[in-house]
Amino acid sequence: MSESNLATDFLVGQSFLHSKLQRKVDGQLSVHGISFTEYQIMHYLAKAPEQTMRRIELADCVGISASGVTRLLAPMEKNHIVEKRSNPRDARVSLVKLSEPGKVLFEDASISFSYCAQSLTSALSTKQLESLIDLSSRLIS
Amino acid sequence: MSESNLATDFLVGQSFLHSKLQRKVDGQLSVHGISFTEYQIMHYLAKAPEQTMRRIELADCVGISASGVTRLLAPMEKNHIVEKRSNPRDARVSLVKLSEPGKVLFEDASISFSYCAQSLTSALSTKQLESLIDLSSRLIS
DNA sequence: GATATATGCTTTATAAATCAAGTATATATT
DNA sequence: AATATATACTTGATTTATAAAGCATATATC
Repeated sequence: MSESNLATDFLVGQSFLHSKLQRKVDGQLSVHGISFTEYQIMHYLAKAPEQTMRRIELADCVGISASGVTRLLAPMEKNHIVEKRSNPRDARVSLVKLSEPGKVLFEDASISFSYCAQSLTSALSTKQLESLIDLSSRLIS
Repeated sequence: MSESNLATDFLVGQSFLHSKLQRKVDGQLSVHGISFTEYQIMHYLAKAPEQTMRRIELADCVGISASGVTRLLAPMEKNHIVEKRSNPRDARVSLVKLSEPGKVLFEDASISFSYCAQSLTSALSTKQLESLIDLSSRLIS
């Protein structure tokens, strides 16, 4: 018989929680015509200097592969949400910049996202939420 | 300019954490020829009475759709890891049971999984991990 | 300076999950 | 009892991500 195990239960529970959160967030963002993944792209770009990042950096932040970024950004470029820029110092890299219409879309979607996030975390006090964020962040090696 | 927001940061961070954990776990389980999703299926079945559950129940636990369960279980049935059982009281439902070879595979994989889980959570004390689990569990509505 | 290796990105082929529609059975309503 | 609605699952078409291979460019080593 397999004995109970705290770390195992955490991992399984974490995955369960993620799927629930993912579904709710995707549902809320669908009114803006974007997925959670696309929102995250814009989130990281918006915070970056010049609203510009390298594609591989973006892949790492969002947790998708390099080819995933290519696939995901293609329609976003077509819709002028992001722009492709080249790096004069290194011809291999292509930079991604959040465009002006991209910023507008992001600000709009952020209202829905923030509302959704607050509703999902409403069971916790500010202190508890801070504690949860702190504990979670220590798991990233 | 968009202002900082605790709940938003939590959701984005949660997604980042999940992708990191998912990758590490999948890597560890690949030596057993199974994915994290398949491990979760076995995990819930192993805990269930008679090691048997309804497919829709399984879908909800693992966080995939009903059709996802059908697709995922097909090869597992073929490999005799799970068995299909009918419910005499309701001909609509088909029950899934973890087979004897399935249990063996699960016990084997659990060693890797548990090791992986402990390594991923090693930055936290038992108390901190318990606190993290407790806080996370309150987010499930 | 030539060669080997590493990095950044894209493309092809494939896997994994979804949605929408369909089938079968059960339950509620009249 | 007949009809409508709900539930449990499966199947076909599509989406979304990946891994592996390829191409271009950069960096290190001899």
